[in-house]
Amino acid sequence: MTLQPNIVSKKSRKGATDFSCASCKNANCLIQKNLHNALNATFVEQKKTLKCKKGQQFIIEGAPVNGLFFILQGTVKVFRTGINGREQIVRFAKEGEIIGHRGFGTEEYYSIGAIALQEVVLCYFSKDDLQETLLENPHFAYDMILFYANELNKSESKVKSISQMTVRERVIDTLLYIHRKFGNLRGFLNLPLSRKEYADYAGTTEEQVIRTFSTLKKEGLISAEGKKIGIANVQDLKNEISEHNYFLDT
Amino acid sequence: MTLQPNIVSKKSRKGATDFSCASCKNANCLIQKNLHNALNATFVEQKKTLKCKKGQQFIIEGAPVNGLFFILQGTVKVFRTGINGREQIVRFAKEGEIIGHRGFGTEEYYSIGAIALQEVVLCYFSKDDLQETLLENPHFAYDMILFYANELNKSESKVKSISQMTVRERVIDTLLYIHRKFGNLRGFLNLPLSRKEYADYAGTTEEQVIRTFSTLKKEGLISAEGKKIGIANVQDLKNEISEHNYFLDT
DNA sequence: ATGTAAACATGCGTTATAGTAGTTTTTAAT
DNA sequence: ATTAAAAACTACTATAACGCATGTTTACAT
Repeated sequence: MTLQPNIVSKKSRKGATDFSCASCKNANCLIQKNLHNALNATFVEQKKTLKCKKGQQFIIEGAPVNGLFFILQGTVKVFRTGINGREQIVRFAKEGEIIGHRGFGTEEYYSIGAIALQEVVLCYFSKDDLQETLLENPHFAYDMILFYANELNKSESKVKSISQMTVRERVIDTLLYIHRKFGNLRGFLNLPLSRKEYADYAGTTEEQVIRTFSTLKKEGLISAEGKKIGIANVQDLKNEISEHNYFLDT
Repeated sequence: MTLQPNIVSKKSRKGATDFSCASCKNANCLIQKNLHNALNATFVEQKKTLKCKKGQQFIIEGAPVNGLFFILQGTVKVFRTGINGREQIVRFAKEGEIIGHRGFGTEEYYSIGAIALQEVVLCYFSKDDLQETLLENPHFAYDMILFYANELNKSESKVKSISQMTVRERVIDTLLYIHRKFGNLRGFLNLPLSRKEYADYAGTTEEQVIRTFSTLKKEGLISAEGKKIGIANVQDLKNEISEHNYFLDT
């Protein structure tokens, strides 16, 4: 069974916040990008908007796939559960991004779980509506292909990272990933994560992340006050892992 | 620079083997599947057919992406090069499968290399032809989306494997993967690989694979005469890693 | 303000994995 | 069939990463 978080509105209601695609600010959203592009008007009106509180899980591993989420606001962690309940965080997602696309089509059940890291607003499209629209809109479908190709590339790059990097390098890689994706706020990474979450993303243990942070602090490469992590000099960190990224854009 | 293996024919030539899509036997090929489906006839006639000898590299990491390959015959290993030239084998591919799709669209350069493991025949489609056809054929595009979603799922599953499994488990997982994909021939896995290649796929070292094989042999779980590896009882091996595959189809 | 749980931190013993070196076997070429 | 090269194997050593125990700090609810 899938959780059903609070449904805010099928369409935007009078007086309530406007969640319609037409007024959406997320320029990187694939729906938004294809709105002008003859995207069926009734399709975007079919969407449901949901709110999740911090910590709420809105996709459960193993539950039947019935649709796909787009993040309107907030951040989300996407993970797979391994042996002994050990989490492998697949990625951290922010506004405009798609969640649940892994199981699209072929898979009957979600292969990932998703939890809101902050208060999150989600746009939900049913599988059937989406399929119909994709078959009517080759441009939209093509955009989806590019999106998937990119995701696949990143995922396979991560296989190599986890396989070949040391723990220290993986932790640094994770710090740079968060910095790249969520940026800074007043000198600190703009996404508060626990050491455990860093570990689950980097494929190591909490203690190991703590140890590495301590070392990096002593070396002056980062500053850390609890969950507030500051990167002193991004280039210094990049240098440590540059040898692993021969063919990456950065 | 991309290697240019021997171009056999733009179209099939009189007297030569017929490599046309119309007579292709690969039912799992996405092109083949969509042939009936209004797939532009000139598109499939544009394809080039190439032959590669065993050991020949036909995609080089970092070379500009100019198109996409489909395997007509033979097997291929797809890999990324890491630090110290250490290889991470992304997958082993056989007839009907797509190679080079990771870099499609977004990426300017191939992020993977590909080497023929046996004599291989490839069908080559240019990026431009493919893009045009995808935009004209939503069904084909939709098939591609499903294909990518599936690949992504497998890749992210592998991130978890490498991150959470022990070396022994990863080696067993690799053996089962080869068995699943290439089957048996006279009691042995129908794809001869070196210990080094097993290691590069499993994310470990050659010695570690050798040690693990030795142990598995003593335990009667596999038989190994050089490159000929036989799995005594598939279920016994599956049992060892079953706990890691809660939400997988098998 | 106070108590309680969660998160963070550190030291230390243990284990899994990797690296080195030297030997044997297999493969493939002449 | 002979030989050279590559691959497979084994034992030993080194080390990175992990798990555990224990203490400290921080966050948050009452």
